[in-house]
Amino acid sequence: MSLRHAILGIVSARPMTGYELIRTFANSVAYTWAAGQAQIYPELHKMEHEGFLTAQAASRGASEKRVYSITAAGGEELRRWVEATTRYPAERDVARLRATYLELAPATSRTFFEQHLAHYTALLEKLELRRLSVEQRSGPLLQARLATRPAAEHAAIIAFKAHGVAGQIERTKAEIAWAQAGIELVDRLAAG
Amino acid sequence: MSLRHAILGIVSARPMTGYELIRTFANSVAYTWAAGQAQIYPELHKMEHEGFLTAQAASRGASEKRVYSITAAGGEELRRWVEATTRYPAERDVARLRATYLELAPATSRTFFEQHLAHYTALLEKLELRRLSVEQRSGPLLQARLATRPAAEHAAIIAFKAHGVAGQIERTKAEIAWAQAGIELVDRLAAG
DNA sequence: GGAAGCATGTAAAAGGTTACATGATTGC
DNA sequence: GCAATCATGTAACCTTTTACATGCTTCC
Repeated sequence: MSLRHAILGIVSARPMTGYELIRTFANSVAYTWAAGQAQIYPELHKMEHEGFLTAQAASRGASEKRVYSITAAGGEELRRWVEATTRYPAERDVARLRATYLELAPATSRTFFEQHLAHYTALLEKLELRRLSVEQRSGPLLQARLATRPAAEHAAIIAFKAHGVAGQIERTKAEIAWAQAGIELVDRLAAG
Repeated sequence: MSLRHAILGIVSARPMTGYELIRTFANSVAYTWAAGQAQIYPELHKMEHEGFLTAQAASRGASEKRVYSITAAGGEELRRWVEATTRYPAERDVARLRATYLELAPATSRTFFEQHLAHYTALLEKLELRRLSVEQRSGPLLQARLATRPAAEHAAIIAFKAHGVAGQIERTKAEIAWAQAGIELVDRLAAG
């Protein structure tokens, strides 16, 4: 149940609407914890109901929008969750499972690794940009977060976020290397 | 929906009972596609109903057990799935999400990385054993699989399975390196 | 006037986890 | 006789995905 903690983490930087939150999930957070709008709106309601968020109605022409802020209880819950022990989820890796049975598909085995390579190459590019934006402290959400915290904490905030992205980058590079080695393997097997 | 393909992959090596399948999921397959018994038994019934598996009742003293075999349609479905394009699932990484907010938990941030290290070190050990067992073609299930396929295919079967495990090992090593760098980071921040 | 983006939701289905529940067999 | 292992299942719940649904606002 980390969706709510991902939400708390974002809203702890600054108050925002559900829509803004959804866009944030589609961008920066997407590489760590993906969530779609069908999950986010109901969760916001639940979290408001449980006292982790408060919503203020803001006018938007004729209609209204709801701006969510984190409450003291919400901040407490986020901290409690960060301090708790990680429960590592069971491994579930479709690509690797398919790769295990690639002898059944000699015609498409090379394509499999080419697509794996393409997928993670594209991801790597986005992650490198993200790393830059964290290290340079550009990115409006990070700036908003820093503005709420004392300057003495800034180094740690940046360091942990950059370290997180760095970990994703290394994992992604491992996938790229695996795909490249896979292509070589397929060619070697084809050569006989 | 890869559970059924994981099942088809295992049963394609040799017929077995649900219980044996569950044990296989708890061991070798666990690192690629985890599944518990509450998922497996109902899925077996569904797959039998849909014609991907057939069950023969075998006696077991007073009671009976059901031995599942893969059908032609099941083999075809497995091949079709291996040939199909991978749909990469959305990223969802609890540990990395927590790491992002570690500035909120200065007291436990070192422990977080220590546990990450311990978790992946233990996993690495199991994966290294698994790699050995694949490369040496020990492991009764792999031997059963090889026995069903012509000798000319054996090299490819072993190569793809070993390559899969090698990929998991590299990913795991990346996590270990990340945890070690995290510990150093925490110590550096604490030293000021 | 129309397109892009802002904004908020729901319903149904699929997939996965946790806990409960039962009984036979094998080996000590 | 008892413990471990073999063997099979169900129920409730939680999480996630896919698809549907609606309407306002801003900019061109």
